[in-house]
Amino acid sequence: MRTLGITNDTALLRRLNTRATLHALREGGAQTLTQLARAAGLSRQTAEVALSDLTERGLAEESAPTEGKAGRPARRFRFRAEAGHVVGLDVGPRRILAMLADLNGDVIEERRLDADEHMPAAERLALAKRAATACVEAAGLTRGGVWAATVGTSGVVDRSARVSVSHLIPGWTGLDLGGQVGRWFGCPGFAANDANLAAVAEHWRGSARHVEDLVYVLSGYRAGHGLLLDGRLRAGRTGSAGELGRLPLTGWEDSSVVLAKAGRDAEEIFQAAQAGDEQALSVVDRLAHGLARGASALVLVVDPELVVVGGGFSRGGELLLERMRAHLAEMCLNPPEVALSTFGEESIALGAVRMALDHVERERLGL
Amino acid sequence: MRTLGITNDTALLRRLNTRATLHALREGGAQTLTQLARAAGLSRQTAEVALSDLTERGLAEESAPTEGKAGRPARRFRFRAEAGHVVGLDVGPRRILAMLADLNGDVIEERRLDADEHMPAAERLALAKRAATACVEAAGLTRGGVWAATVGTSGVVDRSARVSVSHLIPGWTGLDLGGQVGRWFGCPGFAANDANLAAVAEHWRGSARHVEDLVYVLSGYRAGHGLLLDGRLRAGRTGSAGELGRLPLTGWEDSSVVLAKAGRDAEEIFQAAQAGDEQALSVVDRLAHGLARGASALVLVVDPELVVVGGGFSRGGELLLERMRAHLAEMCLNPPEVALSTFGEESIALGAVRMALDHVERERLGL
DNA sequence: TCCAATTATGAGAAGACGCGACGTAAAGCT
DNA sequence: AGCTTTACGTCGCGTCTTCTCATAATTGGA
Repeated sequence: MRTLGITNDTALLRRLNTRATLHALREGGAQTLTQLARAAGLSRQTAEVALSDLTERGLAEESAPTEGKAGRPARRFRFRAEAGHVVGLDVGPRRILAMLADLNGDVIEERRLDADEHMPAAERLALAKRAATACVEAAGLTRGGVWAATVGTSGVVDRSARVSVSHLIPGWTGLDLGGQVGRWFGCPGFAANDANLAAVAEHWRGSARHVEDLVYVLSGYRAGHGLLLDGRLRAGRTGSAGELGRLPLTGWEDSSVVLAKAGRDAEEIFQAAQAGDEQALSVVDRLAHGLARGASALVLVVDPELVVVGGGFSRGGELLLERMRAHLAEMCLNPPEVALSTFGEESIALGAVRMALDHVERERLGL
Repeated sequence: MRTLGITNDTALLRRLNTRATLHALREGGAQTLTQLARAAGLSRQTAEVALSDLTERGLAEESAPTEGKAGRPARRFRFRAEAGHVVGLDVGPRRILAMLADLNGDVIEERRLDADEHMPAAERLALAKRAATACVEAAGLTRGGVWAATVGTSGVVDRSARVSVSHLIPGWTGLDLGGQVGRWFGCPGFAANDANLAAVAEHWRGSARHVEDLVYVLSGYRAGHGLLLDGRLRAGRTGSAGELGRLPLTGWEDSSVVLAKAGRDAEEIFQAAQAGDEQALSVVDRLAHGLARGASALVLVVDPELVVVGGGFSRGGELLLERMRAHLAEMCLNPPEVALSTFGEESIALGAVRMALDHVERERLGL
């Protein structure tokens, strides 16, 4: 059987109940035993046993008791989110963003560094390391304080966290990114494609919170598609799911071509369009058409609930979205909803944090 | 928590162990207590308790004891696959195939009926019912003997088992197929798209057994794509995943057009090609190109491990496959493997059987 | 034919876990 | 100070699994 690991004795029951208690504790903030027990669907005694186990492992602690109510004050417990931390990195062609988050996924440190698109791989890696260690040091963590780290980057990242193809970053192809960051902090290291991580972030806390199947469109200088089905990342066998580069779609005009023809950069275009400039509006429409063309391939294949648009062009806002909706409606029988990214440029690092947390929750918290 | 239902007491443990025992019993055929216990990872006593429970529910029974070995002969137990049955139907434009299978998924009855593509919906349904009931009666089942039924058909089938679009079958659109077959046998009824069910069948017992991510290409008069990721069907929000009808791919030549141009039907073409006919070979190549074009959209989006080719053109055999491999290699960075369908025309009904079994295993066996 | 070896069965004891119940502790309120 | 309210702590019960050991049933060889 799959569901039950190796043993089947009452120890399993205990693990399950501890897990339920931890879950309740994490969701509900500081809580009394009774509240916790009810939330976890257990008796008070059982919850107490589980809590003492969690306390021993450093994952729970007693906090200030309740006050102001009649009756004996209840002890309160809280999840020790500061018991461990994870690092999430976005290493792009032009910029690097490092985040340090606690076990709740709350970002407590953040460092941004500019990079040059022609910068050699070793230098870029050193920069990334600097950003990440700066976060870790600022938080005053000792070695072993980082439990997992994930890097998001542009290009195809395979299952072993190695970059198999990267057109935008020189020297990146063949790099074992996951292994690298893992060594920096002596912890498990992971790597994934940027658009995929952005999709993860939006599903975690962004526009796609209420949805289980979504397509993320990373637009702008970095382009790509992220795919989440059943709430889980679908990177494919080689990690190249959503890489449509070779798909011969008619009328698929690259955004860089559109912008080159217009002779203005995206920022200007969107501003002018907002102001009602007819020509700019037509450029926005063409950009939207290009994004919709690419997205339509994914939409027709997986029929998702939602398309989230992020990346540079998400600055185009509702204007761009409206045009994309119109184009998608023409391209698909059952066009999905279309929404703007909540986190914009931060979504990649945030998705990296989430992926690192996934590992921690699975392996160290036993969730 | 998700994993644990409502209760968390030792009853859960019991259910889990019964499940493990049932699983071991079903996998290994007739077995002794000791073998069963080891396979399930339990003690002999626990396995015995679980078995008595299963026996009460009619799912297990004692069979002839072991013989020929030294020592006290061990009692042997077997899974009572005949305790329940499921119906799988393929209702196509031109033919109807009904299967009756036991709880092992072994097909014990089968009926094939020809249909006319212009036949009205009511008549087609009556025909399907006749085929299915013939199977049930031939097996001597009483009412209540069918635990679940599934229909596969061409067109888009939504989550409520209703046909939302069907171009090939008149009067089909809007039909509540799942509800219909459920009423025939007084059991839960399901419906799904034919290509999707074919994918399920190939993954269950066919060419895709060893694979968890696959794309199925249904070729010929009925065309379509089936998608399985992580071993699970992906039909999408509205059930239209894989319906690429509107995708404007350049150089996507419909097979009917190719055949019309050639002026011969598929069967002739493949035979001539086998014999080395140059012109036929070129037609096969064009057919392969068309199939690869469509498949490439799915392959680029989900990056599967395997593409299975079924339906009418799978008669083209290795010849067609070889051409498809070549074309896919040009279209995709990481072309997946390509294999022929194992079950051919039977795969749809077989997939329907599997889907009905999925329900039975989940709801009635508690697996 | 009888005996040893082999293998499975059946019953009983021990350990672990979760839960209900009951008495007790600690606060607010009158 | 006494009552009410709410939570804590402990005890005992029932259930589940596993370990152990005596017993039963068969085969193969002396």
